[in-house]
Amino acid sequence: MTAVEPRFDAVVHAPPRLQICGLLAVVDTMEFAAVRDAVSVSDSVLSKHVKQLEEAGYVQVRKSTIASRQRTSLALTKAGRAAFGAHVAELRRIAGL
Amino acid sequence: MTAVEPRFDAVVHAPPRLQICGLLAVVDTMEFAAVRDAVSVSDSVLSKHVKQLEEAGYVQVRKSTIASRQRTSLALTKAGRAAFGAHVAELRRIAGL
DNA sequence: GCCACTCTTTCCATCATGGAAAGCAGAGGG
DNA sequence: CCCTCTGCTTTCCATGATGGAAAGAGTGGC
Repeated sequence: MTAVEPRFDAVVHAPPRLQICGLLAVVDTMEFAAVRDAVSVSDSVLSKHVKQLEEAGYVQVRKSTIASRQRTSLALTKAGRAAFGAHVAELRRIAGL
Repeated sequence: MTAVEPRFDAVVHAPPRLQICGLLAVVDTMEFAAVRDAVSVSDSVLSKHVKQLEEAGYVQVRKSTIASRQRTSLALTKAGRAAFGAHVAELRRIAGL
């Protein structure tokens, strides 16, 4: 009775993306700038990683204009949450926990 | 009071090497062929990854001739065990556990 | 000397990744 | 209406990682 089926996911495994997913798994929604700062990467790099996560169907990108400021918020999709959970389960399996 | 200081380690993080370390962390010593089969990689690929782990000082390679057969056994060094533990701690931190 | 068994190393092509810089769209100021 | 600023996005480019195939090397057996 495994809670989640362990499954290695290369898209999630890459360091920057693993961090991004880890953050989003906890907060549900986070702004682009906040993630960029938390992960310590440049705008371009974050943008590219987010794009990969988005194309994998793991992250949803919502753009809105609030107080005349552009704001991009990120959130894990249901699939993203599942993939992250499965990947973490796999890491746990590998780590022997 | 952290048991182990979380520390991301790129050498350990790469999928094949993470598996190798995970195996060795549990069994202490394992033969080349057994690791190769467990990780499902070719001889050349395993050899190259082991070499990287060895150069990082994480794995000790011992060659012996037993029953007229060459046998290479692998084991984590103390540093390897520490690096693996620290990396796993970091993964746990990222995963929010 | 020749062969088999076990890794090792070389060669090669591909892919991932990051940094810098140019590009773009929307909002506000002049 | 043009210019600028903000906030990402995309392009360009160089580097490093990685895997597969094949050749190579060391050791013992025949």
